[in-house]
Amino acid sequence: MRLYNTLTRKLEELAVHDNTVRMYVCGPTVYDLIHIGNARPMIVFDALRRYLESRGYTVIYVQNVTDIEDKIIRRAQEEGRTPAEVAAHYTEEYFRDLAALGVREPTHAPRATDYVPKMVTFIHSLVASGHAYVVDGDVYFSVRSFPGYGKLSGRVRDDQEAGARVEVDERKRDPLDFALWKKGKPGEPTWPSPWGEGRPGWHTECVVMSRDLLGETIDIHAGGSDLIFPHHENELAQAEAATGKEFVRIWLHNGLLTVRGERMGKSIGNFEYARDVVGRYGSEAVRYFYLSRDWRKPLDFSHESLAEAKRTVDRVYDFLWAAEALPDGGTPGPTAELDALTQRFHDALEEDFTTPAALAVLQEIVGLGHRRKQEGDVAGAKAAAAVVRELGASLGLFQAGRPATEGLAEDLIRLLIELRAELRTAKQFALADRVRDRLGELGIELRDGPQGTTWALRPSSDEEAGPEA
RNA sequence: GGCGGCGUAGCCAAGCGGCAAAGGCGAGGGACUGCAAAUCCCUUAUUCCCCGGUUCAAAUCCGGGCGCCGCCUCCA
Repeated sequence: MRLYNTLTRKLEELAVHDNTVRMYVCGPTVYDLIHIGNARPMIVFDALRRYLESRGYTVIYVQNVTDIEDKIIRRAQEEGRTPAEVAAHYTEEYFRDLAALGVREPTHAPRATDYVPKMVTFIHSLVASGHAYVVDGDVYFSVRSFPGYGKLSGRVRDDQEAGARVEVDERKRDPLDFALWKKGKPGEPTWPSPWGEGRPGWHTECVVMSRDLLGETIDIHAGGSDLIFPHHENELAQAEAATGKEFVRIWLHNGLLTVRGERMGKSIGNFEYARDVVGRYGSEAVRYFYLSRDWRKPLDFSHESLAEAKRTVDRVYDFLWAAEALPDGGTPGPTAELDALTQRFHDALEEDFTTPAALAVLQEIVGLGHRRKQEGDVAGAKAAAAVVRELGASLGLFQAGRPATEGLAEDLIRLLIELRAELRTAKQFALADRVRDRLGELGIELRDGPQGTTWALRPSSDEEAGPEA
């Protein structure tokens, strides 16, 4: 499979030697609920993970939880809680949201606070090797010490007008130097270190966790395109300065979610919480919505688009459930057409994981299935449904069974009672009686009274009498 | 200002040098239906933001415009 590597700006073969893909996807800072834009990398890279697994790879999928960071501290102060409480709360909510989105849990979900000692050791080694320096309890990475700095984001140091929008910290040797360790302020959570009490900077945790759980060189490191600079640039610099080895083989960056062309963001206020959107349209509609657009391109959010995605998903299920409910019939006909479509599906994904093209193929298979069903080719229709199930599974779609009808029964009974009342009004007693008799045969007794009709289950069947353990 | 991306039908969206341009939504016509819904069939871009160029051949490559967006500060 080939994927577009941000570092080289080219499509590159995902070369895996031991059949295991080691991938790391940047996770959330747990200071608030995630919004639907935050969910894009979770869904897209979950789909990639599933697809790789469907192709026979073993995937070790790591996603961190940043549970110590400025925003968490600020939030805690606002709410009068401890940062640890805030982080614990939103971590739990985060995993709740992931589950609601149909995203599988990562193989490992390390917390930054569990890695502080290892980060201290790592930073210490950078100081020892001259890649970092200590200033009054803070530790900075020296970008000048790493000649490759800027290679991921395509930035040359001299191009940068650092300080244009932020005041330059006079203590830094270079404006682009960034904090590896921050000296603790009163009231903030701190950990011990050789440079005094403090806490780690954001850019270090991913490097240390990634190395700890996946090794010095990993296959894929992924995240939103807004993380390319400075976050991933800084990670790369630290990791390669420390080991002298390639940190990441392929960097993947998804496009951002926009609203009327403008980036969805917490600070802009144009966001919707992921759980609200999932609650309204369902997780599969959200997934279909995301996969219907190339993962690298920006995608515009609108309720119309989500509604359309939901309709599309519903119609695929209409076909699946109808085809699967057909009685088994006949021998399956020639599979050439289905085979060709299946091939096209894989071709689309093997070339930069082009999910929109793959979904288009899925639509063609559904159309083919409908046609076969209409022609009376039951086996052909079922074969098409089976392929949709199989290919859908490789992206995390179309695995639901027919919804249970519990709760529907009562509504249907009320509906029949209503219709029967109208029949009685119209003096269509024969039909009205038939409704009552047929319901009676089903164990539902109608009782006409002055206040209208009520009903009761007649405990006649033994399913009700069966002793429950 | 620097770096990167995008511009394909009414809308969404593949295609990235060679079948008069996938797929979905919407719209129109037909089949089916008591009427619908669903489904099926047909139609809906001779053309890919504009202008040049390369080529036997360009939506696809090159140059120049125009428009939109992201990053350069925490951000998926």
